[in-house]
Amino acid sequence: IATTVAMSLAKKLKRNPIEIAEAIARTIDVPGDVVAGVDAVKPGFINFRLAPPVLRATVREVLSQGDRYGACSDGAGRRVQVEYVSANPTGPLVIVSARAAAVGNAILNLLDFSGYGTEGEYYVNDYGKQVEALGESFRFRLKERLGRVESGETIENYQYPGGYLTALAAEVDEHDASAWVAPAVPAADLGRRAADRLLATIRRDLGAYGARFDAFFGESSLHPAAVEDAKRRLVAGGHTYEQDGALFFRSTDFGDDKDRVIQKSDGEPTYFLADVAYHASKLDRGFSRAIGLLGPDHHGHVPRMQAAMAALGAPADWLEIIIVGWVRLLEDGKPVSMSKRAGEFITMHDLMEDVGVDVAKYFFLMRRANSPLDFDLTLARKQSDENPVYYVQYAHARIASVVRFAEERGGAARADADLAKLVAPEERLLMLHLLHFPGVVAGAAEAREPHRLTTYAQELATAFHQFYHACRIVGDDPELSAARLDLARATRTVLKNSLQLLGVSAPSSM
RNA sequence: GACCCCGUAGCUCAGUCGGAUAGAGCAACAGCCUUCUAAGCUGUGGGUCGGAGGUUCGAAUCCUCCCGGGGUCGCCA
Repeated sequence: IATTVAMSLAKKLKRNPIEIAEAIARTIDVPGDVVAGVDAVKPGFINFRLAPPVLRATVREVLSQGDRYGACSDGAGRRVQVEYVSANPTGPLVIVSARAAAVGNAILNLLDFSGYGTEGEYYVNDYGKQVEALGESFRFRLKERLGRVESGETIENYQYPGGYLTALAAEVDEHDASAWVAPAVPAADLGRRAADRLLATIRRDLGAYGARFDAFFGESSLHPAAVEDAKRRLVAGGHTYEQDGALFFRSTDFGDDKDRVIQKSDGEPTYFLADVAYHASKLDRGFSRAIGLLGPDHHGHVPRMQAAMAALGAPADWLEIIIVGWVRLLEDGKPVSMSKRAGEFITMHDLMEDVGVDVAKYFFLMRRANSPLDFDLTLARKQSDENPVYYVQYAHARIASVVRFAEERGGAARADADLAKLVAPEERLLMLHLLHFPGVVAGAAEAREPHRLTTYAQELATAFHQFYHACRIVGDDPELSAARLDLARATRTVLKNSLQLLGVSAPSSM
């Protein structure tokens, strides 16, 4: 632990910073079981060297707290909602949703671990024109299935040409299909049927991916009452005006760069107003914070949404938006075509089958969420040392193996090992990493930056591998073996906790 | 044109509410398995932190301008 006070004071005191540091270091009185020494160093730092008992206590603490080590009660039970993925149910989930799912879920885990009451939610856009468009596309596929396509009509005339609707149509029995293609059946009805099925697939994939959702909130449930109510609240607050027959929300009063239409001149509410109603419901549901993950094409929506929440009386910073950056898939160093033409995009499901859930999540969580990401499929497929996931998982498996080996020799269970035996530099460094874990978790939770955990996990794995290489764990000296085994088990616990927060499995063998 | 994100080693990226010699993985090269998992470890080379100013005792980090890449700007969703 270091402090820079001496350098900050240098100007005020008109003295050389190193002199100040030395003076402080000489005077300062610290408990010897916590701080082994205080040193004034080069430009003017004052360093406090941790005493070995602190590190030993860390190992004990990890072992006694187990899967709760690193948890804290900062959140004090406050309820926080994380809304993520929320992709329209007009097709299967694609790669950027897989990224959002990994990030959102990890944030949920981090907040949970930090003592918040968390809720994961998926906002389902099951209302409006896109549902009708989906219905029309679906109707065409049903006609195809029945051999009743009119001449000159092709899928190119429709908005959703993906092959998944063909597959859906194939699942419908012939009797229903005949009934549904009739022009009298509203496109919206067909769209809802297709959306329901697609949503079921989405939910299944998210489940397999390990992303937690406590609620699926349908936009349709907001119409018309909640949407009307949102409008009333904005009008009552004096935040609206009429122009050209449309109703505008004066979002510029709250920092937006232009005012936004909430009701079109034909009387219909805009998508934005429905979104306001949705967020109002989050406010009404009593969340102390609402965190929302949005795709990079939606970052323009942030100011108007923030403005709306301010107009509705939400506390400042109540709504936090995290922009999840683009994902570009690379194969053999070249970008994979992501065109939406039928069959050409790679789905989240494809990705899970291709590289596995652990690898996919880990790759997404290695980078900070808002930066564009190149996902190297060729690297992700490799089950080798080139793939960073395995580096961390391997450390965990290695410890499990050593512990098994020790148990077979009958010398594993030792709660009273003399940790004072742990004096090697590699042992000390490893214990320091264990000590840092709770701080890393708290920082990652507060900043909503799960990628800090992948960095940490890799550093911890490195510290363990170095320790493993330098120090024989199960050896001739039973006291030393017991101490090192405890250190190894504590490391295993922290690796496991890290991986669990990331939503990645911690294998016992590889 | 306005606004947002990004620019750090050959590649992919950490580090960014100012602090010590800017780190990791991969790639390259050289070593380490009769002993607990070599998916590991050790070492070497590799940097105008996009550029220029400014603030500061101190700048990859803060401010201004510029350059380059991506994105968004609808009474669509």
